[in-house]
Amino acid sequence: MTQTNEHCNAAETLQGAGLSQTTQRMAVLEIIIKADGPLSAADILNRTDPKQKINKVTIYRILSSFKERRIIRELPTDQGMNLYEMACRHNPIHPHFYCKTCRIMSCLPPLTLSQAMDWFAGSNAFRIDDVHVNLSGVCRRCRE
Amino acid sequence: MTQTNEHCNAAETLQGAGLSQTTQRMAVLEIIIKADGPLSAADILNRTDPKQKINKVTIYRILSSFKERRIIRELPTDQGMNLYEMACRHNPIHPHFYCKTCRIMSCLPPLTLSQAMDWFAGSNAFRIDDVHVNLSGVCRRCRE
DNA sequence: AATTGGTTTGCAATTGAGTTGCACTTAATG
DNA sequence: CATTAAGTGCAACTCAATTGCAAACCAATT
Repeated sequence: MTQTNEHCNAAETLQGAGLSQTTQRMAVLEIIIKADGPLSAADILNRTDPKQKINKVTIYRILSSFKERRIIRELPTDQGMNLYEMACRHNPIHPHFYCKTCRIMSCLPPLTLSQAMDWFAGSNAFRIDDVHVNLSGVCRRCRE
Repeated sequence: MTQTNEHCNAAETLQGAGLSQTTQRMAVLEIIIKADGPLSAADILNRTDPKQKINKVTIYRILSSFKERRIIRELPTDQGMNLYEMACRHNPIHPHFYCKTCRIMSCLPPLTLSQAMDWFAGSNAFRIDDVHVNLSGVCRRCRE
């Protein structure tokens, strides 16, 4: 499964989120929109125009503001880094598969967990070693 | 939901995994067994006997060998660190809830994802901001 | 056009989780 | 006990991510 973000427009997305259209924000957002899977901050840096290299701090700050405004989703890995993907209406929440060897994270169909597990049990596309399901937010005690 | 590891025995677990029963491995495993939720490496270090502080490198190496032998599961967070929980038969794979404010990860009932979402929609125990589902292992291309 | 003030960016330095190399110590076995 | 491989501690290091601060940019006035 590849991401289906072709419909997302960088300029409109920024405007809709109330963010000004700076060169750097546009560049980062377009890289994420064009990606065929979740990217790390380093991946994004590598894909920026070499003639106008964006500082890595700027990339982290842009990712942070995009995440805050729910333009993108942040996907933690057990390799000590986060990956990012579009969170637009064309790309609903879905499971991912992370290959420990090539370190590429691929998107899976937006099935329920049980459906996904059944599907995988019947396929031999991947060897599944770990399953992580994590919800995050604020617990009742912290909301009071 | 609290972990139900009371039935796990540290010495037996190590023996079953073919690991020798060193003081440090026993201490780390007992801390994880007694925990009421996933712990970070730092959490474990803090809970070791102050009179026999275990080196942090040792803790990382122990966690790594436990993970490799599937004694524990590793749970990535978006805070740049991993948490660990027992992977024994008394503690099957289940979803987690991570509170971004108090930074405590709690275990949820081992429902399917869709059941869990329905359950949460009807409760007001947590405010859910993010849902992550991640499978990891080795993809077909890397297996060849 | 120049001024102002807030936002954004770049750079250098820092933090903190996790790792590595190597010497020392310990546990399992004979 | 004695041997030896396995395990541990310490110091130094790696690398993703963050912080502080100064410079650059941008929009909206005078």
